[in-house]
Amino acid sequence: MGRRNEHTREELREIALQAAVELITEQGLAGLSARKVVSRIGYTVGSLYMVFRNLDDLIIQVNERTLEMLHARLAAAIIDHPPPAVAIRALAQTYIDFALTETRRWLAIYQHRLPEGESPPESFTEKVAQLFEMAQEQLAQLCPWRSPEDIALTARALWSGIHGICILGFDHKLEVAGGSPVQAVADSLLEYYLAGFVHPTTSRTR
Amino acid sequence: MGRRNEHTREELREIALQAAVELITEQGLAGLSARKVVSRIGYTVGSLYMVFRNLDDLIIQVNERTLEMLHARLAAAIIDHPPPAVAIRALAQTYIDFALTETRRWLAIYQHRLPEGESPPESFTEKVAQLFEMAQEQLAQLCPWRSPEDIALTARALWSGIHGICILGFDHKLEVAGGSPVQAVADSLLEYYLAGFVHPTTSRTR
DNA sequence: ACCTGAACACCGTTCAAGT
DNA sequence: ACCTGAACACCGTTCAAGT
Repeated sequence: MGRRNEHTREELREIALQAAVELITEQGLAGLSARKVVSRIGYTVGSLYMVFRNLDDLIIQVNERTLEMLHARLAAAIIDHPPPAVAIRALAQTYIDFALTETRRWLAIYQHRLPEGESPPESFTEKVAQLFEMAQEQLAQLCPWRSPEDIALTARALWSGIHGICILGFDHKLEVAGGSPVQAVADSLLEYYLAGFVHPTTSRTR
Repeated sequence: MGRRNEHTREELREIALQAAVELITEQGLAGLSARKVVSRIGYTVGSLYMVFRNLDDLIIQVNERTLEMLHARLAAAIIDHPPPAVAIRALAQTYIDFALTETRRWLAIYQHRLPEGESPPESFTEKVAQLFEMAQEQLAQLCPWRSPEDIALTARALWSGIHGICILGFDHKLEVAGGSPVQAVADSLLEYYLAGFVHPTTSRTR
């Protein structure tokens, strides 16, 4: 047995990743297993460990591809360089649309947890950082007088906010009488937060 | 075999839940298994299914207890009826502290996912709704002139925001040069969002 | 009625053995 | 060198059998 050599290592890696994406898209991260992946590509379990360190490694690589997809969508949403206040809303809207249409792939990014103590590879955190930077650029343009620290904080607050809304919205924890709650809640966050950010009032709220 | 009757059904349920809480506290949700729970209380696997429908049922009951804990902490934080702007910040701070100290129990609430199509029991969603209501009460006091719909939306936006910050913060996705990012990001969200909410400007941000 | 423990259908991971 | 498939140590869930 062995030595079929129908695919190079790189090809094997590629078709395994594609099969994993399909499984996640169809059944969610919980529907993924090493045995299911290899059975889809006509190999046996052992082969998977020739090209991936373990299942976590494979999942992380799938998630990196999802992050790339998301990044491309976000970039496309502001390709025509709208004014920053418009761009920020476009980014938020695109993130929400992505979460709503690519739900299972998007969810997999957050559902997957490494064993305690392990950290994702640099290539993964790199891609996450790139997403934050897109928001930071627009915020910096919107409020050039603010410090980089303030911009960084604001990007993270807004991003976390939109993300939290998508997560709780998916879990149906935002239901409120009538209408799509995710959209309305996100609009509320953006409107009030940006108003406070752009036009700080001298009178405090307490 | 069988018929030991050392515990009533209710006692068995109770010690199983306690063992499950211990396991989650020590090892996280991923470290929980039916066999580990029963081995801690001196029973065998089958017995677990006398008192729980399945593992999901047990986990949901553990999570409901965690929600009760959180509710109690939040209520204690505003027991002396501070002015609403102070109360809102106290609630957010208490939520963050809970996530930071009871990390694994808090995480388990969001990590656990029912099979697609299944919904959590009413008793669970009830408890989540009660948490939102605490925020809504304070926001209504802060801005009595606003519509209940607006208040509901705002409570969800703020709650999701704080929650998103805790989730991304735990995943180390908020790291920024120096200091505890979760705290600073949350402060940013609260300050600007509340400023925009309380003092809406006539000039739009776009 | 209560509880066991074997059975079933799954997991992830490893590795000797075959080509 | 590549790949298999059995083996190991786990899962959740069911249920006949024992007391």
